[in-house]
Amino acid sequence: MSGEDNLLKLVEVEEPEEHDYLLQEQVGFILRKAHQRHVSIFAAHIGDLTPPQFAALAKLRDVGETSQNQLGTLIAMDAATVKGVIDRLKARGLVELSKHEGDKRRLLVNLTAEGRDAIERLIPLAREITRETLAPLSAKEIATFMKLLAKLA
Amino acid sequence: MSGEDNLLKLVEVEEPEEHDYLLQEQVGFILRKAHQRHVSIFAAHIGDLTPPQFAALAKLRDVGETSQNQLGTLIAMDAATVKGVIDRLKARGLVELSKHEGDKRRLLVNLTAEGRDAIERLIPLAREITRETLAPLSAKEIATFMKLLAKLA
DNA sequence: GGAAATTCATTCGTATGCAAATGATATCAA
DNA sequence: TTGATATCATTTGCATACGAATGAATTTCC
Repeated sequence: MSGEDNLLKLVEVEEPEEHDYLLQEQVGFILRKAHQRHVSIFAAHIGDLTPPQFAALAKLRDVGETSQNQLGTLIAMDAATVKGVIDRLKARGLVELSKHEGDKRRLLVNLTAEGRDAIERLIPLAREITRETLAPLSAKEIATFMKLLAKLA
Repeated sequence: MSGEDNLLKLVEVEEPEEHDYLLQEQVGFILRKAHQRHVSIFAAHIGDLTPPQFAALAKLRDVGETSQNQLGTLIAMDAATVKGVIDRLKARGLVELSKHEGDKRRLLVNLTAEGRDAIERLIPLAREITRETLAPLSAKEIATFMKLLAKLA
């Protein structure tokens, strides 16, 4: 467990990491693929809402009325991005907008009754999506993975 | 430290997972954030090329000339998406296109001399990007994480 | 050999995602 | 108080990402 490893180390140390760069072994590439797979699983269960749209509704359910910018911060979305997401949810009657009294810059967002119904209805599906995404891992692996993934995010 | 906890457990066990759905603990959400962080690190090191563009060049370096579709498969990209990526690389003179003799459907893609120079020059930066993305983890954690992430992708 | 199915590439439409610029409003500080 | 800063939201431009439809060429299979 030690002699051979040390020998290898002595040899390899000569040329560190010259020509080999394998794209398919880089975190970024695999991270992108894992994300793709999740989005695909999401779409298979929840066809008429995207993950960002779902995130917005789910977070509004948690925190209630907030400003558009604040909501963006909570769901890790750029101001420009969150605007588009909220616009589409508004067009579908799932959220409603109002002006903040006292601060005329702020645009308040909240769930409509329909939006609240929708998110409550979708949450069980979201649990299943999480389950299916993590299905290749054992319970213990899931715990480990989530801990490490959280460190990276 | 124990009596109260046990009491709480006995109470909570009645309803398993009713109302609590925490977006910020779901794989999909954290996966998206981890991916965002990586793209940001990438942009900080390689400003004039996106991760998908880099992936296309890196893979062409590995496999040499291939069809556009085949390249898309190798770097996990939709036919429509890969077209846009290749178009932009071509506009910058990093790849060149040619017709496949024998199969008139296929569009062959290859690195130009300039493209080859670029990817060779960028690979050291890419190694640094990988390193920085994984910096929050120890060496042992990295090994574990990569193994589990690969299972999910 | 020829119809049916498959593959390759393109195009269109929609939805993130982010940088940068802009305008309106609020806050801070001299 | 007012001038500098900061915050909130919007807009524009560019780059993925993917479903669906289309057309051209190839392969399959009876």
